Amino acid sequence: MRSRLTIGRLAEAAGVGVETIRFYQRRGLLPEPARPLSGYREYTDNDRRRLRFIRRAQTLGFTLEDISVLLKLDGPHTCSTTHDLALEKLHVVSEKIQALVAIRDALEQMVQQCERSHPHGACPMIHALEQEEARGEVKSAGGA
Amino acid sequence: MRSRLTIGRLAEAAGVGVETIRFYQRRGLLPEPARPLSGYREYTDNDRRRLRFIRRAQTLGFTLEDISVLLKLDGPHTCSTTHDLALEKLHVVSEKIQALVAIRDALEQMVQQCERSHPHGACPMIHALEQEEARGEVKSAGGA
DNA sequence: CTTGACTCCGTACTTATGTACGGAGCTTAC
DNA sequence: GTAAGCTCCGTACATAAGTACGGAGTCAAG
Repeated sequence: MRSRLTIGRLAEAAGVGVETIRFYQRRGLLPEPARPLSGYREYTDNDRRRLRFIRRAQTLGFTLEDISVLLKLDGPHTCSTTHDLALEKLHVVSEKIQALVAIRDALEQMVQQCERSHPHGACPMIHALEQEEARGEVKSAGGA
Repeated sequence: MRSRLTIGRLAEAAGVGVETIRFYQRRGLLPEPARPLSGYREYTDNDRRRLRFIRRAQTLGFTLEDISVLLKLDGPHTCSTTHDLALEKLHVVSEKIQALVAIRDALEQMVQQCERSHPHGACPMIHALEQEEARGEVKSAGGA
């Protein structure tokens, strides 16, 4: 059988370093794979999918610890536990979305401010960020 | 003169630790303040504004290094670089939002599925993230 | 079978962002 | 004026997430 899925190939496929995979293994994010012949790790498609999941979740702002929890949600477990964990994550994710939307809006405003010409002095973006609060904390006064 | 703006008061006002301010100083994010009487740092309103800027920029996803750059850009010149940086961050944040919304929806579905009877299978969220790419990378094929 | 590439392992180092420590010297409220 | 509480400093530690090292064993192509 040619081209077993060695650690190097898996790393290559996922765009990470070999050491990273060993690191994830130590952290329990990837299972200890089979080591049939000589002690060389031999991975499966399942490992490949799992690694892809890890990387994608990371780009979404999940920590490795988070991801560890998420991975435990997978599979035919007792659904009540799964349900509770999922619900908890749902809250976390929703909050993250809210925070990011606020950030996005602030950034949009800043970009626009920079795009209108500014009379003379300093960059408006910096000075917008120096203001007391406002901007996203709609606090009753001030329309639209 | 009562109540000079000492490091402790500045820290308190900004909701950070005293050590954090000293740290920012070492990093060059805050200027070395005057030390008139006894070597105690004495801050100004300007420092307060700058510190506020730093903290706000951090919540927008800028690193201290980014912020350092931004601060150097302040003044009557290149707003364009600042603008570009903000725009870049804007893209990153928007993508994160998209991805998180997808996850949130998946989580909601999963929770609902768990609340109805659960057939058997694995977590839909995890499997969504294991997919090759797609989901936000509208690649010509596929409607809606 | 040789040779170069790959893999093994544990440990140590890196970067980013702070926090904590500890023993001095100030300052301020009483 | 005294005691509590701030502030000084440099250094060390913390955490997350890797990255690098180095010497030895293994695999695969010619």
